[in-house]
Amino acid sequence: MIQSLRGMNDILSEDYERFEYFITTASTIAKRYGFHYIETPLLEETALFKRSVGESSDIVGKEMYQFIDKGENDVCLRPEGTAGVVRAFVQHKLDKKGGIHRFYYHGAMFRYERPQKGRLREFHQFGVESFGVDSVYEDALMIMMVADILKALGIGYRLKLNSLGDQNCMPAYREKLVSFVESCGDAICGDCERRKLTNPIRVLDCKNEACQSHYVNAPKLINNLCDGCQSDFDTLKTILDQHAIAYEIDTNLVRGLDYYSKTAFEFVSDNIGSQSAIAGGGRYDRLIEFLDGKPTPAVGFALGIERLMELIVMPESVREGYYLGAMDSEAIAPILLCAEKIRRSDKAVVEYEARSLKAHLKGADRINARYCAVIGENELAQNTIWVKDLVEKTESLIPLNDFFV
RNA sequence: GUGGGUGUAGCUCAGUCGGUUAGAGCAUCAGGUUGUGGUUCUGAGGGUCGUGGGUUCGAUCCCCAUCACCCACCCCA
Repeated sequence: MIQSLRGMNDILSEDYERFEYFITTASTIAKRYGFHYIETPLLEETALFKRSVGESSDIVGKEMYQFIDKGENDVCLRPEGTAGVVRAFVQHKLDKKGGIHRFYYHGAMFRYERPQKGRLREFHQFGVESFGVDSVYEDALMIMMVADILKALGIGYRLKLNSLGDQNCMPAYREKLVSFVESCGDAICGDCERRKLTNPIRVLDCKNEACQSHYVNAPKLINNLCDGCQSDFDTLKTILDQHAIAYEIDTNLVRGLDYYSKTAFEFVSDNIGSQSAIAGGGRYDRLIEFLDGKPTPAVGFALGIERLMELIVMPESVREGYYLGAMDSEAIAPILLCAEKIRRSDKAVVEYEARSLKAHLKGADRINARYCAVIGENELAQNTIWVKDLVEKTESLIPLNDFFV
């Protein structure tokens, strides 16, 4: 038997209902906030992700589905959505056009990781990117949108908030932190040694208790923000307060992708295991110029659909459409004609085997149909169809000529 | 990539200290006298016991490998 690749799942009917419900709900909300759909390719030039996500990150360093295609191009399956959208933004010269551009997208992302609950090799994200808005109100808008989507889906969460600073304060802080870590000497673990070089802020949330004991007095980024970043961060907190969105400041929150600056946020759930981040995002004002565009402020977020799936509270399913069956093999032909008429305006599912009425009622039940319509000997003789409303429990005999005219 | 666990019917799981026809519940299908479901009773079908090797007279059970899933690390959505 040929199986799907490791960490790559099929999404079958029941799950797909949730999936589709999520997409519809999230898309509706994104549109209400003034965002437009954008579709970008699943395959992109590898250089795009190396430049945007950053070579030091794990996702570029070891998790990309990268290969040389038949035209000798170094390509890879997208590991995240932002880079492609920014590439499209620059390629279509929207940076030069100026103004505000707001996009949302959803689709598959690929990361060659060891699969685990809430972590797949092919997974789906819903994301949003906003270009051209410098104001921290747009950062707040992002958070409010995620909160709206999660609320609509009945999902509880905790919101973690941090500011990563900008090019004025971040490099200085980074240096300060690195020298602090170096002052700890050999007392820190191997992971921290590595992080010190790749992503120093990560050392702060090292799980190693010995490391943690050394870090209690480490400098915190939140205390080293420049005036601009500090005032934006304060404004953001005020806006969230005004909109009654609860948050906790997490000074160790670091987005894993290199392009983030200033606002960083993460929505986490305590009900889905260790892969608890259900949405993450932040500001990335430098990314457009990294990708050869005209400097343009930008913010965005992405939601992990699979991680959300089991948390979604679905609306109660309602019976809909028709189930049609024959109790006599001669009745199958008229049943099919009826189905054709119904399908012009409603859903119709036909059973092709002649069966007992009881069997048909069960069949109608199983597919959650509103009506069970049956033709048997009696109906054949009278040229009628017997229809039972499975909700109201009423039944009627309808002349075939009057049925769905 | 590291460490640990699991893999028996469509689903959830028993079981065999290695021995002949591998079980249950749910689901499916069929019946319970003439055509009424989601809530009854009876019966039936359905498994090369993840896959490939090895040990053995004999393996679903023991050993090795492999694949997949689960949990944690790591990373992140």
